[in-house]
Amino acid sequence: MEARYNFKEIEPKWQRRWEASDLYRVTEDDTKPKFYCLEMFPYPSGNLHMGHVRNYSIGDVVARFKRMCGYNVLHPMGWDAFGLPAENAAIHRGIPPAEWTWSNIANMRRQLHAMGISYDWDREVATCHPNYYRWTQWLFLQMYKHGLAYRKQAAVNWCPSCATVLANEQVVDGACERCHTPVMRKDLEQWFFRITDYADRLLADLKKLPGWPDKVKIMQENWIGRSTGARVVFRLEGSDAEIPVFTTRPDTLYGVTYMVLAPEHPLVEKLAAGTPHEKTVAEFVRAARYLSNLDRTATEKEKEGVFTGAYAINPVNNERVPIWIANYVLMEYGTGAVMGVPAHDQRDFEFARKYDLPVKVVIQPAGQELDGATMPTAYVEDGLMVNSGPFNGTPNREGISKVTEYLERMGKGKALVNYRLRDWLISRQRYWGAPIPMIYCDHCGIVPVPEEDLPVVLPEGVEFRPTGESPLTYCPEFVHTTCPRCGGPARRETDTMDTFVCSSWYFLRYTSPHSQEQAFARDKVDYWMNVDQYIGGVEHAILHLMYARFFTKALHDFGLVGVEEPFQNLLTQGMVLKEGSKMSKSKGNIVSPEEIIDRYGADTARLFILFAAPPERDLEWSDQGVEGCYRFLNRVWRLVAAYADDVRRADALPMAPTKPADEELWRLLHVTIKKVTEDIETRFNFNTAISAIMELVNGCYRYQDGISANEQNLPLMGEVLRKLVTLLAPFAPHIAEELWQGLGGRASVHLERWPVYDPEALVAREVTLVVQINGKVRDRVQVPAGLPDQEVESLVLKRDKVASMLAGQQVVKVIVVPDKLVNVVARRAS
RNA sequence: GCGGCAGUGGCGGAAUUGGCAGACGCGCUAGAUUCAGGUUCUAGUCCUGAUCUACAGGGUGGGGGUUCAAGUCCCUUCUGCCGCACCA
Repeated sequence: MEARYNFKEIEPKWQRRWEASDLYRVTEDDTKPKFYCLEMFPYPSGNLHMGHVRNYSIGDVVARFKRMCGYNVLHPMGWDAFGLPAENAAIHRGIPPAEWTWSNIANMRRQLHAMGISYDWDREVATCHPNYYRWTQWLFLQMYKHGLAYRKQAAVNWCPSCATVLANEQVVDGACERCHTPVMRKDLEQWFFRITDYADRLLADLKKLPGWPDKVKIMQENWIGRSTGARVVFRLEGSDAEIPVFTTRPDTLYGVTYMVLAPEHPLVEKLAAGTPHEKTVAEFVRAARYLSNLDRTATEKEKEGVFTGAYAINPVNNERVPIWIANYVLMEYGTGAVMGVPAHDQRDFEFARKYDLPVKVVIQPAGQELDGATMPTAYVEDGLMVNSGPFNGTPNREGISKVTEYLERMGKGKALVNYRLRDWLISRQRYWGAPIPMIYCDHCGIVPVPEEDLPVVLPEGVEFRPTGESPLTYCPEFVHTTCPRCGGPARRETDTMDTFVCSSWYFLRYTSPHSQEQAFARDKVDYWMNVDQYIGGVEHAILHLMYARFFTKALHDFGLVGVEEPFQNLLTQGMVLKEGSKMSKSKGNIVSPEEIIDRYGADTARLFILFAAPPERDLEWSDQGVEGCYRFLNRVWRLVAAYADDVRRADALPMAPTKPADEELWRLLHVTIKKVTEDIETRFNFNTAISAIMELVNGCYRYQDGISANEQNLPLMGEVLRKLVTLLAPFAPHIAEELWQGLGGRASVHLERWPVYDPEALVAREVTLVVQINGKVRDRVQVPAGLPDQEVESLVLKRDKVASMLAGQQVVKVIVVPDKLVNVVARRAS
């Protein structure tokens, strides 16, 4: 073996050999349990960043570990390759999006190779390849066929800066998530996926995911936002028009003293028409329309409203209630109309006090008399119903269902579950995405592209203009087509799909990536799904993970897949920080993975990023920490190099530990195997697994220093070093492979079985007991392991030191924690 | 405001089931090797005090409690980060 650790030579060498021998290629194999290990595929921005390095290093440890444990491991990689940056490159630098994307992919693929990640590259997919997006389009058609894709005109979020429509989910604090420009509203015909049909199942099935972090499940739960209540139909006074409202508190229906509509509510215009209020109402509506959601919904914003002059009739008591419009009511949620119960809702209360609307108490707490005129806040707790006609005296909790039933009998309402979740808007006025496979014919209307005509290929050489419309609009050879139904002239849909559509099914494509006949082969999906371990950033906790779950459920219902959830276990990794904040160009605190690999090697980079923090936590980048890991690998190298020749020759000799030092080393090895195995398998605590390996290395050096060379047990050392290298293999695969060969290994270390610890070897012959007196450590004593409590007690009490400290005191009791600790509880003798 | 997570040496972090707080690594100090530096090796490194070899006291954001024993459990409070936010 070389005396020096030369990563520059060994890393590329082993990458080439692994590749040449198809070491990581997999096929279905019923003789082994399968394991699908998946990391979120990257957007090909051009270069790997440290977040990628972290994500893929974690995934690679899991994949390699499971492989060594005897699993048939699917570990694929691909590219989430559609998206806006490619178009920006085209606009700003004149590079066609496809060319820009493919060259980025080539570079990042090279970087991933240089990291030595154990992917089955044969299964690589790119969402921008026609062989892939053809099936994205096909899946869109399945959605359409099953009524889950539909088109509607709607007020959509419009980012004036990006000149595009955004999904509700992509609006952050009322601003574009990408450029932070306040979002405006604009009406367009758009395609939607009916994800709301799955709201209840997406919510309920979170319970079937014990392997997901609670944090993510709670975020999804809040996002779906289920609330139960009732739809109550008010009538517009002097008209047949009905105004339905949604309420979670039908028990307070008798306490309604006003009603509020959203400014966009379709009735608003009619209500005030021809009344003295017309002008103020129109002005209020216009102001609200110009305000973005950010301003509309800011908490500090005062609730503001105007009276329309119209009245509604309360269905249960026929009371006239004034109809207002106000900025705090949202058209998108519920029915866009709210009943105002100021006595029992704090927000309504504030609004009523501001505009001098009556406050009518209908829930009375026990032993307390509320007065609507003087109460300082709304009463939102439970109580008995009062002023509520036939329901007087009913506990309000019961009242909820009783009032609802009453409304149902009268035909004036019904029980209803409402969700915050909205349908998924997938249309994008963009070029670089999967074209929506639809055709518009003047005779036949909306006609889906026949499946056999897929893919609808993105034309090349299009023009990019800074308008809100898709560049495809200016591409006549794309737009003009014939109607598949009547053969007449027709136009293609020029919008493309949200890239989240492409990434909602890629994990299925990996199971049969080359299929020309289908999106994925059912038998392969049945073999590989679910993903056993999914790993990625927590920033995808809501959107991507929700959409992928929705797709899986929909495809299940179409009979295309057997599973209802895609990801069995989820690990959300923390961010990589430098100087306490996220690495970014603007802060100038970026550390380039490629430079680190060039300087220290991939093994060092991987080891550091796994060692510096547990995966779920944020990780502070430290150049000195990297040095430390590099030093450690050098230390391992020197250790193995020192013994490699002797160990190879000593192979045949017996290795029974004889001397105490032998036993100690043997025991340390098995303690380490246990620790590393459990840390990887049950906790993903790679940092402590690595520190355990470091301790084993320290132990080997102790052994080497402690015993003269001719007394050292070389067969034992050989066994320890082989196991050490095997334990290191998932973390630092190149150096482990090289050292393995140095120790005489013939096949790849990555084909080795994961070491198993011997429980016998863990048992120490002697243990050090900590002796406490009244909870304070006072002494230590060496005793044989497994000594009975009684003997421990008498032995400890006889110790000089203990006896002297107990002088003049009375022993109250002695607590013995076997092989660990003794606590003598003593009191001053009375 | 609601929900979640976290707070431990100079730093990253460890302590998995209530049982020696600070593993492992970084940094720092001293010494050896080399001797130009670096590398490598050895010893030390939570704080305070001392008769500075294993002696005492204190210590996990603050306060209180349970327990023989608390970083860990309970109550309370402060700070930071993340998510959601007028949801009827």
